[in-house]
Parts: sequence; structure tokens; C-alpha cells
Amino acid sequence: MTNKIKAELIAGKLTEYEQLSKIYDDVIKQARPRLTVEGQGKILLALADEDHLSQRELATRLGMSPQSTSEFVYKLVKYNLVTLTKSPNDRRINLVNLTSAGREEIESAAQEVPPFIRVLSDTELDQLSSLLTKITTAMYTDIDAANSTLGIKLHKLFSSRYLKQFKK
Amino acid sequence: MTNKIKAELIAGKLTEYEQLSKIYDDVIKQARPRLTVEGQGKILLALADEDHLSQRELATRLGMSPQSTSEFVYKLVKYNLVTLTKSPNDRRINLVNLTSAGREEIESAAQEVPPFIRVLSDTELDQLSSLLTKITTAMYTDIDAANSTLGIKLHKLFSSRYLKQFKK
DNA sequence: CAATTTATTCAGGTGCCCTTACTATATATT
DNA sequence: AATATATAGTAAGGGCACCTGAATAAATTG
Repeated sequence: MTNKIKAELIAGKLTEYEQLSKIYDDVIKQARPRLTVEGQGKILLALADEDHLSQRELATRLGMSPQSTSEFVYKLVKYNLVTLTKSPNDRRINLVNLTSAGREEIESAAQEVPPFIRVLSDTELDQLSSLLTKITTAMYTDIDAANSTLGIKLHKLFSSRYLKQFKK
Repeated sequence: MTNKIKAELIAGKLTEYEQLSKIYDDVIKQARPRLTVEGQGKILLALADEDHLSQRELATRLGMSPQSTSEFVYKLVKYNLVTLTKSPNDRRINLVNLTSAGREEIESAAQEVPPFIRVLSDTELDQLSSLLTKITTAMYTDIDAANSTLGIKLHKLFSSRYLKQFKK
């Protein structure tokens, strides 16, 4: 098998994994909607990293339009997961603040280990970890090359989220 | 590091990969919308596996509602990627058929290897391949346990798609 | 043949995201 | 100070992927 074919195979398998993962979440886990890393979940994620950000700043960090940010923030306000306060320095600015319920929502979303991971041995877990790290590092590099600010922000976001356990 | 922590770490990394992957597609590849494995793309995928299916059958294989299926099929008709023909045996049935343009769309979507894969050595590709296979196999098992028909259909779909290169 | 099942469509809704205005508020320029 | 311009956010409307509930039309079945 040539390397090119092999790479294509992996690309396919990665895609398969991603697609399956969505279905898996639907079928197996009863994933709570606000805890995905989209829309409202994205906002919570960014606030978990740093609270009291302006909507503008959230939009920038998350790489989405301020209008969408506004929409999701508004929804989170409705669910009492965040509050809005006007910045005292600049009254144009709406600071977005996590409520205790919001903080709880994030906490409870802490790493749930999907059942399928059980099939990997300790050694395999190590291998996978190192491979994933290589891949994501390369992805960050590419994203960074295309849009340096976004790349950095995302990296920060994800590491604060997914490496949390080491900080404890 | 205990095995539990390790598993959590991997779970996090997998999530990170999935999230990054979305962003990566947006930022790096200028992914053609109809070729994703959602909505219209899902329909094309199923038709690539087997042409001339009824909408009902498509809905079942893809695990989505017949109404959604109808919507996406209709869109594909608008784009001239599929046509509809009434079944001669049962005039309630609309058979969905790929047009040559539709077939072309699928062909051209053939495995594009994302640039980040370049960072893996040959050995690492092999490792990753075997790990992913273990994971997806476990996922199929779990999905199957929850909903056996869906699991089987999906497996068929994905293998015909991603293992295509071996058949050639 | 009437009753029921089946395949599809219609209507309407949710969530995520975008673009194009438009409104405050701040800051810079004259 | 007065005006111009930049900035934070809102409003309105649209697209895409789904979903549910209710209609319709064509089987199938008793």
C-alpha cells in the first residue's frame, strides 16, 4: 500500500469517526444541547476560560459574527446561564457574565468519557494521545497560517478546556 | 497518571479534534456544501452506495425523518443532481435517481487528504488506522445495541464510501 | 368495498450562522 | 464645542439541517 493510499484511508476513517461521533451522541449519550461546542455552548466555553467578556471580544475569540454572538448570548440570558452588565467605562459595551447556574452547566459538562474508549488498552491510549496531539498541533499551525489571531484564540480556548484536569 | 484520567484526556482530545476539524474545513478547505455528510450530502452518499432508492428507504438508511429526506431530495432535484421517477409497481413511491452530474459530484468529492495528515509518518499512519478502526468498531457495536437497524445501515454506508479505494 | 397502512408532501418550528442595515456611544479632528 | 468617524450592539431577514403534526394519495387487507 503506497503512502498516498494510506493517507486517503486515514482521511476516510477520520471522517467516518466524525460522522459516527455525531450519531453516537444522538443515539447513545443524551447530549444536552447547550453543552456542545457550537452556538450557545461556544459562548459558555469562552466564558469558562475568561468571564466578563464583551460580546465583541467573544465574537472575536470564537470566530463568529457579533450578530450571532448577540443571538446566542440572548438565549443564554433567557436560560439564566449568563447575565449582561453595561461596562462602567464604556457604556456601549455589554459585559457577559456567567451565573452560578451557567458555571454549573459547564462543570457538569466535564469530560464524560464516551463508552467506546473502553476498548483501548493503556498503551493504545498513549499512542492515540500522541497521534491526536500531532494532528491537532498541525491543524493549529494551518489555521494559524490562514488566520493567526483565530488560531491562537482557539488554542487557548481548547487547552484551558480540555487540559483542565492537569491544573487541579 | 491513572487510566481514568488518561481516558478523560483522550476524550477531551477527540472532542478537540472534532471541533477543530469543523473550523479547519471552514478556514482551510473551502468545502463544497453539498459534499458534506449532512443533509443533501447524506442523500448523495446513500445513492452512491445504491441508486434508485425510494425516499422512504433513504430516510430509513440515513436515520432521518422522511420529511427531511423529502426536503433534501427536492433541493438536489433543483440542482439537477438527482431526478425523481414514480415506481411502476407502486405509484406512491418516488424513486430517487442520480443524474450524471450527481454522480460526478460524488466522484469529485473523493477522498481529499487534509493537509494536516502530512505530519504523520508511515508507522504513525498505521497506528492511527488501527486505533480508529477499534474505536469505530466499538461505536458501531454501541449504536447497534441501541438501534440495530440503524447501525447496520450506517456501517454499510460508510464502508462502501471510505473503503472504496480498495475495490478499484 | 370500507378500513387501514404506507409513501410523500405541506406547514410550521428550532438551532446555528451569516449579511445588511441601523442605533448608541466614544473618540478624533477641526 | 461641533462635526466626523469608528466601535459595540441590535434588528431583520435568509440559508441550511433537522423535527413534529397533519394532509393526501395510492396501496393492501379483511
